[in-house]
Amino acid sequence: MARYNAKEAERHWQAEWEARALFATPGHSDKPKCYVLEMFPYPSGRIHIGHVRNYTMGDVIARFRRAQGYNVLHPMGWDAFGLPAENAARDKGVSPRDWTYENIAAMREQLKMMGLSLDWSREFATCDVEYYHQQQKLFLDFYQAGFVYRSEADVNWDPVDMTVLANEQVIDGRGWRSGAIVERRKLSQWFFKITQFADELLAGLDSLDNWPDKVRLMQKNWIGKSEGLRFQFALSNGEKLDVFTTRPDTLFGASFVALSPDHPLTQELARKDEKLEAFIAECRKTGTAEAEIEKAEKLGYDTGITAAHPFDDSWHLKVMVANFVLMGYGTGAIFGCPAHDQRDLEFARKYALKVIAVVVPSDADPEAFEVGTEAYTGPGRLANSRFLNGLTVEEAKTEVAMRLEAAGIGQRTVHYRLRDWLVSRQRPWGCPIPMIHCEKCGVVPVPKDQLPVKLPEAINFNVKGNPLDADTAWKNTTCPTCKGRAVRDTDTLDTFADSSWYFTRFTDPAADAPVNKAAADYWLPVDQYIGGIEHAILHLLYARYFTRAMSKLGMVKVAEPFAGLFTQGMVCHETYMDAEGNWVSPDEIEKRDGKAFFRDTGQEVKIGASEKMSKSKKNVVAPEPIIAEYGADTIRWFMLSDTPPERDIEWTDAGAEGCWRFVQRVWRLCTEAKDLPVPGTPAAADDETSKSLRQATHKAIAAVTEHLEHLRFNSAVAQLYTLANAMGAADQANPSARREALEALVLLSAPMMPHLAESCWQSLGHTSLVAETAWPKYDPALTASDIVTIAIQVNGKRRGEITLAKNADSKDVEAAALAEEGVKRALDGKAAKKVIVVPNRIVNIVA
RNA sequence: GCCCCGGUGGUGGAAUGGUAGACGCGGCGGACUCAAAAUCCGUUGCCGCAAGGCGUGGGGGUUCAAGUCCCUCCCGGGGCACCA
Repeated sequence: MARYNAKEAERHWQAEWEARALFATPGHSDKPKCYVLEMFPYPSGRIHIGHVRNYTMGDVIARFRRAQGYNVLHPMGWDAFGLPAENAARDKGVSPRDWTYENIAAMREQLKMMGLSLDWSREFATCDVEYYHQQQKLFLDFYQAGFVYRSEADVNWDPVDMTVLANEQVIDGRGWRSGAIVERRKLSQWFFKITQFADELLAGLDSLDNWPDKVRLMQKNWIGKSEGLRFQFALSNGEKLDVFTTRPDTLFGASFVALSPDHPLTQELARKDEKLEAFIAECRKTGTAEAEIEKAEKLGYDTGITAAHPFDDSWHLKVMVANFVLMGYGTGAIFGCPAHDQRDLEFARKYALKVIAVVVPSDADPEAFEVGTEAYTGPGRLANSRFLNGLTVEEAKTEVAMRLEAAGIGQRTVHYRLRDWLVSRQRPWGCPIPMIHCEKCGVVPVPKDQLPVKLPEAINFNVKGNPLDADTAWKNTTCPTCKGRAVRDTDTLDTFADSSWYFTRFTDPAADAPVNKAAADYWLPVDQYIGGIEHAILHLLYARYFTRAMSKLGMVKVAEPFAGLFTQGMVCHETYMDAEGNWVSPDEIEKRDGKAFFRDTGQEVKIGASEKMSKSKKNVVAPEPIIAEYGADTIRWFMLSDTPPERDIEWTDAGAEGCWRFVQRVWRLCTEAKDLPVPGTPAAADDETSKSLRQATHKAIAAVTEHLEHLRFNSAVAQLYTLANAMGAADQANPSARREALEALVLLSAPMMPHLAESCWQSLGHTSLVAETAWPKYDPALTASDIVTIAIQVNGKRRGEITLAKNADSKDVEAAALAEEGVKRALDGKAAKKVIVVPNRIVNIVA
């Protein structure tokens, strides 16, 4: 029998699917809808193996749901603006547009080779004029609604990418992409007012039941809500000072007030105080890197000013400048309560300030309780706190807040760690911000009928700074209001804006407004979104924000874009290193007896840990040669086998060969099957072998369905192996049972190996396509056998097993258990004190 | 430091509190073959000839019964971080 020719078959079926337009999704249908989406790729030019894993998972869900009778939307597009195109343009002298579209063309072909059931009719790239045209409209809608503002602010400047970054895009003080140490600069920039929805974005997380807890937690921490009290100190220089605290209950434990080095009052004082100026400079030397902060000593500077305690005018607290107080959080000023805050405690010990314990844990003696080197932050009752004494922490917080509010110097407030989203980028390959700057009229939005603001045809990279800024012909324009001379905003939007609403655009990519509401309301939310964990905060938070903002503007009905989220693990590979310590590519080596050697020289190579594939470690395996050798189904099957989808998977050649063997095995089972009845023939009477094969078939249908519902692809795969094994062992079964088993095997494996399934289906005599065939149903009567094996334990240790009819009477089970040889031996004549019978499962005898 | 998530054979990993190790990879033995590839069959947690004993990171606990629940410690991974 001929081996399965994957290459030929895959080409054939892909053409067949396309000819029948099977995956082009109708806008309307009586079927329930299901929107399946994988995070769209950046068009780098080649798909990598991580894409293969991501898109395979999405495709399995899409095909599975389609077979189950859903109207499935499964689109694909390109996140096509961004720096790599600019770098290529600069290095190779090509246009970023041509470079990007060529890459898209190449990657589209590669994706098509994978046999993904995508609706290519909805494809678009974010650099398409049509897409960014709609995005510019959206920006103006946001602007009109007051969701966008311009502000002069300290910004994060990435000196390598030559652009500003949003807070989320600075990781450990470095640019998320370039890794360069970020500098602070003052610039006038556009912001999305994401903090406006901070509370909603936080509360919305609770409704996202089908998101990983981990991602919800990360977003919660990122939003960083803290409830507290903002209140005023009267200072000895006559000024007022606002501070924020989450612990107003500890106000009587205050022993100092501290200002950030960047606080306006500090700056003002420094103008007349050289030593303070020197101190501020000293503070700035401490970097933002994690390690530095950890080692950094608490430093303070006494301003000589004092602050009056809000509950006692005669109580004066020193006002210090302290290096650990951040201007970016709260008001940039705090009151220090050393007994109940670790940082304040370290500071107080260093500058010999008082440490007064005002919260006493319930198990401690209020008279004797003292704080040593560790601040006490737990619950307890107030002490040394006048009118608060005896109250709990919560009661005291309320009491202080109420009194200060009544006195008109305090207010309960909520603070968020989340900052507004800075979206201006000084880059030429992005969506131009549709704004005009006029000397007379100020900032004027481009009228919608003058959109799109198109990027220039040619971008000249031989200039300093932003090429759009240097392109005077592009930049100079007339003011829409006064018709006088004006200039365009030369910044482009952060590319994260492009990916914040593309999933909505897919619901009708040809709409002449950003959103076709009917289409969006039909399809949204995305039922299953799949992508990498690296987007847990940035992309997913921005997309949630956009959806919420669009929802406020009545463009979409939903507030949350992604009902279900799945974050898949990375693809890893072993690393290899030669004797000189250079990384060695897997292509250069061969393995024997668990050791690795250079293919050329035979010299041994050291095998290192399996790590995320990366160019620098040379442990990259490209998908195309694998598809060329084994076909798409094999690599798809590998990606789903063995490892749970959320974990990192290790690529191994041996594993890939194993998958290839299975492809051939399924093919052989289907093509070598003899004397099968024609499709649709009623079942024959079954003998024992046939019956047990039928049971295996129906168990597999039930189990695979259940596993796929829960995205447990690896377990679904295992069930299919089990069914194939049962097939192999049952060639004595009657033809109708064998046909039933084979058809189930083919249909159940079709979402994972769609081409192979079509070939097998055809060879089983069908003229329809699997892609048009309904998901098989199981007969509950056949998923369980009527004979059960029951284990017998004596004192919790397994001593034997008995085989009985299902649902046998407990008395009979007990009797059979006590009569079992191993059990008798273990009891050694002793009487059973107690016998626990768990029906159809286990018997435990307590002796 | 704080917060998550993990730790199961040689290996990737299964396991509603109820027979630990499904299924895959690898190994071993065999069949077919002049031979090899491919394929098929058997076997494979550890110790032991066997009977049996021991086994899910360590220690303790709850339970008739614990990989699973509770406490505690160790190790690995991830996130956050002078956030007041």
